[in-house]
Amino acid sequence: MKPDLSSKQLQLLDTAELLFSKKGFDGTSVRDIAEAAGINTAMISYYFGSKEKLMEEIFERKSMNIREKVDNLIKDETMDPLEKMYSLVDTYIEGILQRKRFHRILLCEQIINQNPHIIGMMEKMKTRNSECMNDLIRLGQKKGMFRKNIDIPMLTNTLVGTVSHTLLTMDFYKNYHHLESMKEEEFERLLKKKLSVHIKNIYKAILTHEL
Amino acid sequence: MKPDLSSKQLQLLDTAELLFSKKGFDGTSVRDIAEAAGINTAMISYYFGSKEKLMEEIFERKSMNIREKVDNLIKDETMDPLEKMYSLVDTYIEGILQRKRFHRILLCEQIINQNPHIIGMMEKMKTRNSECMNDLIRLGQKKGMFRKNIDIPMLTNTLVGTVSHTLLTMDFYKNYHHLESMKEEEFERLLKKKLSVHIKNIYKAILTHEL
Amino acid sequence: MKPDLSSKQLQLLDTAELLFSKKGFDGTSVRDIAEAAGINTAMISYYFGSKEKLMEEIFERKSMNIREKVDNLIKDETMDPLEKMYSLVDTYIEGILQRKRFHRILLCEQIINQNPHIIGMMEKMKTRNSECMNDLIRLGQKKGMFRKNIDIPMLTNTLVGTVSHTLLTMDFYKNYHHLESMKEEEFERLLKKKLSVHIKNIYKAILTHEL
Amino acid sequence: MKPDLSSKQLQLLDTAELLFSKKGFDGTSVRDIAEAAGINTAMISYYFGSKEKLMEEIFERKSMNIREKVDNLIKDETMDPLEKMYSLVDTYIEGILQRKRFHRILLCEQIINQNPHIIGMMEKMKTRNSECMNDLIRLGQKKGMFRKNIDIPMLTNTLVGTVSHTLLTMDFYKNYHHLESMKEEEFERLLKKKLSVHIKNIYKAILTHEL
DNA sequence: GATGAATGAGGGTTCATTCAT
DNA sequence: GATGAATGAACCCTCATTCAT
Repeated sequence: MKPDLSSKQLQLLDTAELLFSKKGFDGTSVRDIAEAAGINTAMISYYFGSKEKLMEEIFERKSMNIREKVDNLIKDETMDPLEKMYSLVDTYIEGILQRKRFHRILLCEQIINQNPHIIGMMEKMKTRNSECMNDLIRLGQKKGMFRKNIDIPMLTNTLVGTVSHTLLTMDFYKNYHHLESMKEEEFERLLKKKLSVHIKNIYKAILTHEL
Repeated sequence: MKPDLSSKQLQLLDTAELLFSKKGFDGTSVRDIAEAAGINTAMISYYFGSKEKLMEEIFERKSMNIREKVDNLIKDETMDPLEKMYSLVDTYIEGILQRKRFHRILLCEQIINQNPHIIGMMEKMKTRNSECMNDLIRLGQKKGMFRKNIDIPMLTNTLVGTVSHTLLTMDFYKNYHHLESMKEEEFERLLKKKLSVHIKNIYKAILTHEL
Repeated sequence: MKPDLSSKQLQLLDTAELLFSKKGFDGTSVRDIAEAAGINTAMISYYFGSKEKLMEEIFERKSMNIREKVDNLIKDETMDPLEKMYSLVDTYIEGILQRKRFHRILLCEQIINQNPHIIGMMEKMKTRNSECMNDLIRLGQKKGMFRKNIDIPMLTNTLVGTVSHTLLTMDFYKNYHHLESMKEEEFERLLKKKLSVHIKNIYKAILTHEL
Repeated sequence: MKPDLSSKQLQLLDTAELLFSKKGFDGTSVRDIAEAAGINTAMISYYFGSKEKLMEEIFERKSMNIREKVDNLIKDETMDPLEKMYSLVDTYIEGILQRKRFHRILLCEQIINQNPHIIGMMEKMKTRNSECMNDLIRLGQKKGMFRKNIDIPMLTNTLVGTVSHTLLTMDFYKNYHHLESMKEEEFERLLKKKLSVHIKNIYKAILTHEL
């Protein structure tokens, strides 16, 4: 494991994540980051080696891993497969909305992918998450509760895509429902709830025989 | 209307769109664009005024407008509301996949939005598309075919989000289904078909009373 | 003699003179001039050969030549030497204030002199004017009206320097005497009168034995 | 007060002042300055922020302030008003000739004034110097030694204008008096003496009742 | 370990001029 | 004769990084 980072380094990571999420990697200069963090510009190269490695460190620390969660779900004998899938859906929604800034960066980097190390991490993440989804759906199919012939990646795309696009259009959504005065926190809870119900409805419809 | 652009200008726009979609706006230098297009660096400022205005011109020309399409759908008396919605879904899928490069740029710019002119265009587009979706769903509700209490923006998020995320993970999808040898064109047709069926299923489930 | 210039060329010269006098030669681009004159940018090179030659043409046309005036003064038998000198002083004041824009350019170019052709013209002008001044003063000395041992260049410096510096600080002078409401034309007449009296007083004091 | 500048920064300022005085602000590129100073081009922005701010720094450091000098003159009880004025004249001559390069820049910038900060500094300087001149002349008038009805700005114009124009035509003056072989230093001493006598004569004539 | 100074490369843009028509 | 298109050079400035301390 990596050595623990100092508080200064952590603050630097946080500041960088914020700026990258607002202005993109190329649109953010190390000067911007250093100034916003109140430290010397040279520290970024000094602490992380380079601007690129700083980004990698952010990915290293913020990438979501659902493997353990899914393993526990599979072992769990108190929930039926649909309930397990619902739980995974909530985990995704929760995970993305809690890492809003990082997820915005991730969205950009999936397009502007130049750094091989980061490409690798994203590839690995996709594969891992895909396997998890597979495992959970195969389980439901084995138990006869889920339909056969499910296009699993497409189903994942709807989950991640809906949450991502909601993340991109949050402000619009807020205005649409005239919730401008609602507090940020409360709005986010509302959003989670709405997303949760919405996507679970979709999953139930697609996965079970009731379609 | 704007004066028509020369073929050189059009080629420049195309080259820029390609590079922006691969490396992002900030990651692409005017020298990159000029070299790739085989023209003089100064031509970009000469033709478009600035790198930013070049980007704006791309937005101006590639932004999708579904208003007319939706108006025609509403007037059409041969289709029922669900069929009309299906048609709109296909229009979206078609529209996004036909403008893959622009849509990737759009995704990034929704996050890294610094240019007020482009922010404005995106805002207007969201509003317009939202209105279109509204009109079509209200119609179905009036005819008693669609449920009340539909969170329309959320439904749009699923449509656009699913297509967008499919666009971002196309290669992964190809590998997952072992379609590496399939020709690009054919694969894209397949993707469109899959997306179409998948999203229509979702829309049917969410919109109609059969849920 | 040079061939006469077309009205377009003359307008171009005038526009250029105005801009050069406000922003300097290097601070004025051919685009600036062409736009201000409402003609095509390429015309400047086309008409004059280059931006430098355009400047030379301005010098060619606006440089003040007092030779003829002085010759007539010398021949004149109705004025005494001091009156003649007074007349020359007025000619200078008149000449500079009537060519305000050109004289401002001239002041700059005496410092930032890179163009050999223009340096040559300025040198010739200084020599010629100096000879004129000499001729007139020698005349007064011969007639016993002017003192010997007059530092003629220094006297010229006071004449030209005072008028030039007044030109540079016109606005300040206007404010100082609270003449902000005075019309431009009237103010200029006032300025000429003040300068005339002031410098004639100085010349009388320096030239004649009354000191 | 500003933090003291390093010797490199001072050398840069000096080099810049030299080049600006020979080729003007717009005619001098930051590359020119950096090369002449033997430093990296980026250092100019690094040290001063921009080429414009470098110019402002030169103005900040070289602008002449005669306030203190004049205050001391006013308090002095050993000199009569004319002697005080003579002293001020010498201070001006000395100040300008010692800052030959800066004064040439100043002359240009009074015409080509685009930078608001520098315009402000020049305006302030004019006002301050005008007040000083006022104070000293009022004193002489109060003591009955100077005439009433003196156009003070015009008198200042003669002082500054004569010195400035002498500065612009130094070389011509040298040739006129056949002093080509004279050493630079000695010539300058001569010039100062000539200017001093010349302008004092003028001031005496204009200020006192002997006219 | 930490930092201000300094760097070479490259950023977008504007320049005066020339070319093809 | 006159012009819009096009050019290569140069503009000032910012970049991420390294160096000396």
